[in-house]
Amino acid sequence: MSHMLAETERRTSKIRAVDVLRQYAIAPTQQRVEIAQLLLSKPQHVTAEQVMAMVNVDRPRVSKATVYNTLGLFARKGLVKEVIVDPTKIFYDSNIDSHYHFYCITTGQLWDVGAETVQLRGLPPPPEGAVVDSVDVIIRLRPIAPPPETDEVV
Amino acid sequence: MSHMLAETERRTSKIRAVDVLRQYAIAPTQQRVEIAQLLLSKPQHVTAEQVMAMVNVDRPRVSKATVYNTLGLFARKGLVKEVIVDPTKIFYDSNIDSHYHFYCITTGQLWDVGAETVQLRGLPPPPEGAVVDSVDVIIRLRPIAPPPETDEVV
DNA sequence: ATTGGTGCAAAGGATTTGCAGTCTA
DNA sequence: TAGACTGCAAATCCTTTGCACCAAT
Repeated sequence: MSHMLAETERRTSKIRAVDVLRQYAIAPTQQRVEIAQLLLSKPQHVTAEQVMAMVNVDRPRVSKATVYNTLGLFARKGLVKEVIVDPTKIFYDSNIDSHYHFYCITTGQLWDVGAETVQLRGLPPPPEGAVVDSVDVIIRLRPIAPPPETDEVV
Repeated sequence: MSHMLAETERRTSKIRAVDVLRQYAIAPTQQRVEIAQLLLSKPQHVTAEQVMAMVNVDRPRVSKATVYNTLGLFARKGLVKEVIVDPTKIFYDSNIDSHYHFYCITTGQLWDVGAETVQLRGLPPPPEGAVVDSVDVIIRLRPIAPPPETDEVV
């Protein structure tokens, strides 16, 4: 983030963000619009901490509590998708098209894997009384030649 | 846990547990054997909290720190698999055969989905410099006719 | 003796919550 | 003005860590 970009380039327009929030039945408050603009600017995976930092770059705009509450709300409403790959934090994915993920267990990086080319078949039907909410596919990656672990050899 | 079961029925034999630990290059201390016996008794998904409760039913045997350290060690060594489906806790899976999971987002229940019948194809190759560590498939379930949320409408 | 393992309590980190002040319809 | 939202700080919850004691080689 070393260079300045015009607001209109760096972020989704305020108008559009308000519009999208309304579509998802979310009251467009100032803070929610700020966060939505960031998220909707492009497909990305961000943590609450990152949103907190991004939205408050130049000056305080949104408090930590509101960032957490807002991301939770967005996820419940379907504006973004939670990605559960790391037990220590939640990623929020602004790409809500059906897709899967590469996740590097060493660096914590996340990449999208488009669902178009992937064939996932033969899944058993859900247990009685339940319906499928979503299907996650996470391909966990490891760098080649991993650094020697604290594990010993037999 | 209202009925008593003989130790030999409820748990994997101590001999076998020691043996398995050795196979995984884990020094078989008393505490690790206790935990391994529980885990290996059957395919199951347990949290650290549950292990803590199970292993200490009749009398204190293993401390909380040791339960956490031991489960982490077992996972690193490959004796059990961590299942990351809930951002608030880790499940440890004593079934290390290739398989996938149903996860009820309402009740937190986990079921195994055998990998035999599932066809997962067309995955793109991993990014340069990385190799696939594992592939998780999580089918998130929701009870039919979910209870009304605390969400507001515009 | 040395090394590793355990237990306790304290620390840590992400997320949630209580509550008073603020905004908006 | 009422109902909703925000911000701050305190509280929670799961997990990790520091460190002294214990165990096994």
